[in-house]
Amino acid sequence: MNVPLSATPVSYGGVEKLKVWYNGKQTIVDTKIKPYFYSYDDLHINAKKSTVNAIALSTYQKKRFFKYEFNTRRELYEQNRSGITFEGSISEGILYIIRNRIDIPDVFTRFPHSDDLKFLFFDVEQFTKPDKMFPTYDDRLISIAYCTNDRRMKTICLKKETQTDKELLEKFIEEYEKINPDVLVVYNKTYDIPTVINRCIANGIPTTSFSKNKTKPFLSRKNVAFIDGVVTYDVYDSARDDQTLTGNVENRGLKAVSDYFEFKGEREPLEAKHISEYIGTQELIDYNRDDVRRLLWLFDIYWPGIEYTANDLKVPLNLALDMSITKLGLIVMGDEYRKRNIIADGRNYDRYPEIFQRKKKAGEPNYRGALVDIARTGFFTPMYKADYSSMYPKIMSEFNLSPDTTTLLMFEPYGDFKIIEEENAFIYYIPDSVLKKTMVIQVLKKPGFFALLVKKFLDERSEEKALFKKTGDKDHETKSNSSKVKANGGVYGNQGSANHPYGFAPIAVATCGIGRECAQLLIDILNKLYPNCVIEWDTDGIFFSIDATVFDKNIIIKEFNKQLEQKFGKDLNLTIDIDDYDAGYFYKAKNYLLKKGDKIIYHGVAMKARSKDNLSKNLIQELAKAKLNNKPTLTIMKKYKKLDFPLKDFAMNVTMGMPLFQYINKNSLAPRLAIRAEKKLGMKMQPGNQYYYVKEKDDYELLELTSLEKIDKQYYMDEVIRILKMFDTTLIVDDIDRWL
DNA sequence: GCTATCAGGCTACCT
DNA sequence: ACAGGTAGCCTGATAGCG
Repeated sequence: MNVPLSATPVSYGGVEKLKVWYNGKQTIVDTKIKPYFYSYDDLHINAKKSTVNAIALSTYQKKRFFKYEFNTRRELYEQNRSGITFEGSISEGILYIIRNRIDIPDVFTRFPHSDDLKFLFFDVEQFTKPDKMFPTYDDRLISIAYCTNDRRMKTICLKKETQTDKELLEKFIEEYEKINPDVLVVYNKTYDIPTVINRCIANGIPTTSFSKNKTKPFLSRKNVAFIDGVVTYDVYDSARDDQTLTGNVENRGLKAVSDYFEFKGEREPLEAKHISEYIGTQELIDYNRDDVRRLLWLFDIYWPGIEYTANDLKVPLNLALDMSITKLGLIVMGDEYRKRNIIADGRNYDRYPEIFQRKKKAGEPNYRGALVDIARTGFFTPMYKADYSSMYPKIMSEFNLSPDTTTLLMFEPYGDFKIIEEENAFIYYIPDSVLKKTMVIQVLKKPGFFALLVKKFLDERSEEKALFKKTGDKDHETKSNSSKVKANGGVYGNQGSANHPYGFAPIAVATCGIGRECAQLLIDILNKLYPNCVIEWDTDGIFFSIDATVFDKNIIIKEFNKQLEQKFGKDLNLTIDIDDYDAGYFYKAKNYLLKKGDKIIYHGVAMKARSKDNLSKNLIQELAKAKLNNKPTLTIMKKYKKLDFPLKDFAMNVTMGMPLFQYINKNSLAPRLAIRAEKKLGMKMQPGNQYYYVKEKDDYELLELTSLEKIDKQYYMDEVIRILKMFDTTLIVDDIDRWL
């Protein structure tokens, strides 16, 4: 790599420095970048003060700023509460790393981890008490499968009768020290690593061996381990963020995702409930090893992207592993602002109070987004989907939207979309149904730097994509994905963010507004070519159904290109793709089924029903299959008449989304179940916890605390009826009384 | 005291 | 801590009824 393994800010001798790990060594670096913020005002605070002349992002005019520098992040933090300072947040916490990276672009390439990275891939199995759903840190480990770069699989496991995992852990640490890994690779870092550490602590085994400098690993409140000199790659993070899996996998678990990528295992994974029965057997070892093979399989798919990002963005690996849209935006846009001597004088929230500080109800949006609706419901065959490729970033680049070209001139009464061309600018009138006003946005004709940047990323994307198609070389695929993310998330994605210092709201408003016009244009073209053909649309994609014999892709694209130029008064590089499906079943906006070959793709919360009980999910899937294959549904209905299913089929689940204190409504299901699980089952309460529960006659109850007799059958029967109605609105409903 | 309706909170989805 | 948009479930408040 051209970058270090990790870098973290440390206060060292009263000065903020960076602790940098590369090639197995630690070094403390003083980059001379002090934590700082800017202000318009001459503040009388304890800091090094200087004046800076720069372009203010809010007006794009030259302005004099005061710059205040502090010895430590803490000192800055204590002074940075006033709301009249700028860019201070980039010096706080871990973002100080990014402050360094923006101000000194090659700060990290001076410390390249040039040695080969040493990986430790592992997966642990743990005993679960017979009456419990999940193990706790009191339960012994029964098997650890692992390997390093040579991929020779090893396993350490307990004999059935052995009640202590002390020896197992000591052996694992011995192996760990031999490997001396740089990167721990796991699937779900909040389980395996904290479990190993906590089991060591429970056994009185020192945990200092895990780090490269004999310091103890630190477990964060979110149960993530920080180990000096070592970074963690949680492959689950990559799978969770992978858009291409949406609609194609049942869940983001190791098995579902590796199956999707055609992993050929030696065996079907063992079900969790059987793990404890197999202690000390070859079955358990094989199962444990197979999971590590699945882990390696997915690692090979996702790792190149991580390492590429680190090198490409010139950031340490630990930052590439923890990249978010916000941070990506800071880096990608920060580079542009630095080159142009621009200071972000406030967040979007501060610079555009008319958009972000309006009186509105909780949860209401700040401005109007995409066009989403459904025109017709039911079964259609065949099915087509026309969609814009990279619609939002392309609008940004094609319409030249950028902080140096785009100005929110004024608001007018809510009216119609229109464009007025002047000598040096286009004026866009964008009606916004959320703001209930028309926003008048001026865009200069001189090239804007963000528009050029997005164009550069999009061009790279299509070049690399074409090269990948031609050569099959995965490096091109990696680069193509990276460019797409930089255009989509890095630049466009942050423009509408209230809290991002570099976001520029008029770009987001204009992009969405023009996007709505583009979607409507395509809807109108399709409905005009094939009357009443459009079924459902969401943002940039439009489903329509017509007879295959009249479908003509070329006619659609020709008409689209013609009308696009007419509407916007210039030649635009906006393109559409058209996909086809055998059939579709459309229920509500964003909720539908698609059939392609023998595969059914489920879309939307009503169809996926992930949080619902198994009997509902099974019923949905059976009806979906029948509907899309034009098969009768009566026999399916009969199966659900008596609700004669085992207890676990009645269990629903909900995830605790935030810490307890943040719940305004403490009576909502998640906090209620969390409180109960802590009280009755001793489960540690934390966000991300999933609770399985059923409906009893009077209330909801945790699965562990109920029995089949207590189930509220009427509740589940109502659910069955709701699903039956979802799939048919006439026949079944008329029949229901007789059927019941 | 019962039922219907509505708003708000929350989670799970989609682009 | 990228954004907005839709759907569905739940609770508690309120209105209408008798």
